[in-house]
Amino acid sequence: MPKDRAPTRIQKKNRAAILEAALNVFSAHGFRGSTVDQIAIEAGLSKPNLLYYFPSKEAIHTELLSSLLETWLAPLHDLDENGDPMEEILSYIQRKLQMSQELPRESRLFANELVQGAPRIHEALSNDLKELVDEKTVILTRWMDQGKIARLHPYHLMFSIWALTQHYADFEVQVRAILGEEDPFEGAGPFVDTLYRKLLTP
Amino acid sequence: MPKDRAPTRIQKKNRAAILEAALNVFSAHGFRGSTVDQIAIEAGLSKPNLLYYFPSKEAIHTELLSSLLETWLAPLHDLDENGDPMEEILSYIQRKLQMSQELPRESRLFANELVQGAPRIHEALSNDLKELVDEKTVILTRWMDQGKIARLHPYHLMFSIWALTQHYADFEVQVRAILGEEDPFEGAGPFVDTLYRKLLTP
DNA sequence: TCTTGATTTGACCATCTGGTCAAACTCACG
DNA sequence: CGTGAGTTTGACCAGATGGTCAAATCAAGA
Repeated sequence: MPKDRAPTRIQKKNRAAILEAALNVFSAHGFRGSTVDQIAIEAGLSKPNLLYYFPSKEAIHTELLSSLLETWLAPLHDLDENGDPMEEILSYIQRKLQMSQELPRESRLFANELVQGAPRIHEALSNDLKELVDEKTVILTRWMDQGKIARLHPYHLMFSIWALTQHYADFEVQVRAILGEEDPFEGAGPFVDTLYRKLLTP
Repeated sequence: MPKDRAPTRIQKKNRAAILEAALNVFSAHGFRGSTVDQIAIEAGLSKPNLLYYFPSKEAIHTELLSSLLETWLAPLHDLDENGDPMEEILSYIQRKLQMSQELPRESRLFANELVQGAPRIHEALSNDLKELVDEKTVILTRWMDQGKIARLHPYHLMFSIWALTQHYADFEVQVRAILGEEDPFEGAGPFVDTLYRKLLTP
C-alpha cells in the first residue's frame, strides 16, 4: 500500500480508474454479484494490483457509496428557503430527474444497496439523510403554513419525488420495455412538472 | 427428481416450502447474493434434498419470478373499462399500494431483478407486461379523450403509479429511516389518493 | 409384510472468489 | 547513472458455493 504522503500521479490515476470501474460493476450487479476480478479488468489492472490500492472489495464499495452520497443529496441541499416555493420544489425535482438521466449508475448503486436493506449505509440514512430531510421539511411546512403550496405530508411528498425521479434510472429496463424507441426523459420532464404543479398548487 | 405423475403429498409440501424460503432469501439478497444452502436451511431441508426437487438455483429463481408475475400484474388486469374512470384508477393505485404493504418480498424480488437489468425476465417485460400495459393504455386514452380524466402521457402515468407504490416496499429501509416510528402506509394511502385525485381531475 | 418407487443424506468434486506474498520491475530524483 | 520507494504480477491459498452420486431410509399399496 502507498504510504500516506501526497498521492503520486500513478496513484491518482489508478484509484480513479478503480472507482470508475467499480461504479460500473457494482451498479450493474450489486455488491455480492460483483467480483474483484471484474472490477480489476474493467479498470485495466490485475487483481493483486487493484488490491494494492484498496485493502478489500468492501473498502472500494464503502468508499464509492460515501463519496457519492454527497453528490446524491446535493440537489436537496440546494433547496432554498428564500426562493419562490413552487419554483424551488419544481427545480429540485427537475434536478433529481436530470441526475437520474445523467448519473444512472449512481442511482442504481444506491438502489441496489437500499433494496437489500442498506446493510452498508443504514447509518448514513438515519443520520445524514434524516437530518437533511428534516431540515428541508421545516421549510416545506412553513410554505404550507403560509399557503404558498398545498398542504401535504412533507415526508410522503419527499418520497414521491424520489420514487418518481429515480424510477427512470433504477428501473430503466422496464421503462424502455414499455416505451420502446421513445426517449424516457423526453416525456418524463413535462410529466413530473405537470404532476407536481397540480399537486402543489394550493 | 420425481417422475411426472401427480405430485405426492410430500412433493407438494416440500416444493412449497422451498419456494417460500427462496422468496425470503432472494428478495433479501438478490440472486447472486443468495446461496442454495441458505434456501435449503430456511426450507428445513438439506442442500441435496432441495436439489432433488429443483434442478438448480436458477430454476428456483425462474419459477418464483414467473409464478409471481401473474400476482403482480393482477391489479392492472382488473382495471375495468366499464367502471368510473377516476375510481377505477384510484382503486388500482390503492391495490398496488396494498400489495406493497402485504407482499413486500415479492416487490423486492422484482426490484432486485429490475435494478440489475432484468437478465431473467426481460422477455416477460417486453411481451406480457408491454401487452397488458398497451391494452390498458387504450382505455386510459379513451377516458382522456372523453374528458373523464386529465390528459397525461399514459405510459408516464403508469410509471408514476408503479414508482410511488412500490417505493414503499422496495426502499422500505429508507422510508423507515425518515419516518421513524410512524407507520409508512398510514400516511401513504391518503397521500397517493390526494395526489392522483388532483392529477387526474381534468 | 413385502416390494418398489419416493425421499433423504453424507461424502465428494470442480470452480469461483477474495485475498496474500515474495519477487520482479519501474520511476523519479539526487 | 544508481538507488530506494513505488508499482506490478505470477503463483498460490483457504473458504465458499453450485452441483453430483451412490447408498441409505422411508412410505404406501398389493
